[in-house]
Amino acid sequence: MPKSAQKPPLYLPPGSRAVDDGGGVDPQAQRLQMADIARLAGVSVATVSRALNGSPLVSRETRTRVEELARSLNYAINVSAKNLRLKQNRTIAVVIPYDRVSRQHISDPFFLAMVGSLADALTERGFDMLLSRVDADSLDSAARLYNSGVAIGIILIGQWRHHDQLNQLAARRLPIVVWGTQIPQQLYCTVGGDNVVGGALATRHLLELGYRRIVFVGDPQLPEVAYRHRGYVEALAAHHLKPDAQLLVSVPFDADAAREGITRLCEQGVAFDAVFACSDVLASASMQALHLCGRPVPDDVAVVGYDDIEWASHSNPPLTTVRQPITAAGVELVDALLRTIGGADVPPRTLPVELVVRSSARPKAR
Amino acid sequence: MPKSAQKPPLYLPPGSRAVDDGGGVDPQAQRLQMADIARLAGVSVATVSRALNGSPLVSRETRTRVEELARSLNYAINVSAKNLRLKQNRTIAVVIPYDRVSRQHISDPFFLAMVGSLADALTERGFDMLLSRVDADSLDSAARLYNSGVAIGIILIGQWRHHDQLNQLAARRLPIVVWGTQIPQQLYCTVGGDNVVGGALATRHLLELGYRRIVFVGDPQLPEVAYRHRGYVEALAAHHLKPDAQLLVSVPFDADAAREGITRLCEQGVAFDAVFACSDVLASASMQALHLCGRPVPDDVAVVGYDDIEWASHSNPPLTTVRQPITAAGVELVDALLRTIGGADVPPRTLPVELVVRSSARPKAR
DNA sequence: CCCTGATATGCAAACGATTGCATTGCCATT
DNA sequence: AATGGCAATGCAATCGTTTGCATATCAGGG
Repeated sequence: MPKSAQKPPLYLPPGSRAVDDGGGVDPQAQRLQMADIARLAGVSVATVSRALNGSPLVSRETRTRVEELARSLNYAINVSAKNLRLKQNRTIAVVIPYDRVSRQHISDPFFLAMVGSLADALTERGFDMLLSRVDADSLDSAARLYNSGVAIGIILIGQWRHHDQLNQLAARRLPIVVWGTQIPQQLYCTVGGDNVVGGALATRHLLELGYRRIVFVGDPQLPEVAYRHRGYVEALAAHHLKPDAQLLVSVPFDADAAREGITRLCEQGVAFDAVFACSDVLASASMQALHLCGRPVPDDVAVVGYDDIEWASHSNPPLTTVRQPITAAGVELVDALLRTIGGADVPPRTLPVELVVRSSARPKAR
Repeated sequence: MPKSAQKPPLYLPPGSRAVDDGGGVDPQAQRLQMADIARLAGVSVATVSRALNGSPLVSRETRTRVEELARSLNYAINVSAKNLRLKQNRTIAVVIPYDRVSRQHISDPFFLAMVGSLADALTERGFDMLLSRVDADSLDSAARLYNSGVAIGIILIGQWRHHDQLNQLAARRLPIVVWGTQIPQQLYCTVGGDNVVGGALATRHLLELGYRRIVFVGDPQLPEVAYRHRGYVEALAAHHLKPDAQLLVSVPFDADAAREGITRLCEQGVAFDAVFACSDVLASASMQALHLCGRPVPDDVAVVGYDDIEWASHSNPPLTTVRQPITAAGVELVDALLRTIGGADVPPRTLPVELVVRSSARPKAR
């Protein structure tokens, strides 16, 4: 039985003990500790501690002796003790909210790519990464990770409709950085792609190829999508076009929903010649639906996606899409968080995006 | 500058301090601790501890008073102290080796999906998940995570050619479970899909559709691929066919390599009518290459992949593939690890795979 | 009224590291 | 010879919990 009947755990859940759990096992009677090294080296633990931490207070020979010993015995320091003593720690929590409404969850390739990128950036800097999935409706359970000292800060991927909750967390001085878009009056730091430019790039590209009736696939309720839509509108305006409400397929980040949306559009006989989807997953689903509706991509309909996940280049046809700077994002998020932890007031950061032209959108046939 | 010049850190790397690091900050002067609750509740810390841990030694009223207080003050226990005292901990490390040779790394969609599945399985059981990327050539740096008490066990995704290293780790009594295949004389526990059956399923499917010259894409040096290849050979044998060395495209898990391999095959004029690729990424790359060579899928060449990553169903044409039980895998891996930690000698486990028929392989045209 | 047993609570010792403040040699200076 | 300074080391307190053992309180039985 799932442990949802419990009241929300403030302190560590003592139970949720599955089968034969094992979470509390004392695995090998005793692991090597500093005292052992000290005894063998014939010095005090204080000296061992200093030696291993590179304090200038120990003589060269003592240091090397201790280091040799530690290495040969495969000694590893007890991190709990160290952290307790130093009130310090090198763990960063990466939190991915599971949003029941918008449906995009941890298995979304873009998010997972982001996780990979963050893992790299954190490893690079010598931090550990705690990956955690939380219910988007109770985001402050993420705060537990910080309050209990497990992590020194939180990187949250997926802003969704949770701006207010995030603001509350930030107001409580939780060190947090969010992948998402900048929203007026936000108290937390965001790092995100330039969604307006992204939306405009995609749309302009389609316009320049000669398309005029461009479907927008995505849910403008979500801040990021809203900005992409703004870019879409602006690009249209630059070509003296107005957005047509019929061409808005408002669906969450969910492939099935997109398929249905596109299919319905076809069935209703709405006239369109191109699709701009707010994620590559949506684009992919759209292409499939179009295919089934007898409107081949790119010969009949042009499609542009968003994200440039790895799949985009492997798809058939290879997907023209707006590349989100995933690698840079990982680095920037980590940087921003470390600065936040350091007490700085870090301004939101918008990263450049670029259009990757492949072959899902060709010049429009006459 | 990267911190690679350092000698391998046995104890926690004291430095690698990037810009303004922040790893050692004492963020809010004092966080709430048990003593505070105790003072406010007018009891001793011992009583608070017992109350919060559900000991029967505290009276009902004291317990509720303490719980109320803790909740309203948003108290969260200090995990380092708890872990130190209890020599316990609820963190599991998930390690993804980065293999320079076979090239499949953390951004491989299959691995990331696995990470997602593990995150779910661990969260479900109340464990924390530490995600770590390590250089496959020095796997025992993974042991640090255990030896230092950061994690109570390790789940490793990606067996590769590292059987010996893994055996060594296991010999040192490191609690570890590996996603991969069972190898004779292994000391560690593996959980994996049934690769022989998977390879056979794919191949038999193609044979039954009428294809006879089936290309095998993958590197049989890798244990998992080796078994898939065995299944391939067995299925051929059942149809009284022998594997043709010309039809073996031996490439690591790398899309570019697969593209080149397939392209070369076409250029050399080797006759073939179907492709069995050892991952969906390889299948996707193969389809692309075939497309460029003027051999459309599925009309001219049939393709079957492996893994059934989300992309497979969105591809064009949707990919027929062998589904790895990713969700079950997460659960099984966690289960196996917890039992291993509990001291049990857990036997390797092979999970069933199934063929998912989509449309990248149709009955062969006469 | 004293003793027993049960029930709740508190005291204080761990857990394994770090570090301020001695302490110990030893050499150079007065 | 006494003193001061420096380098290297050790002592012991500390971090925030948990828990064995003592203690306090109270009811009931003799």
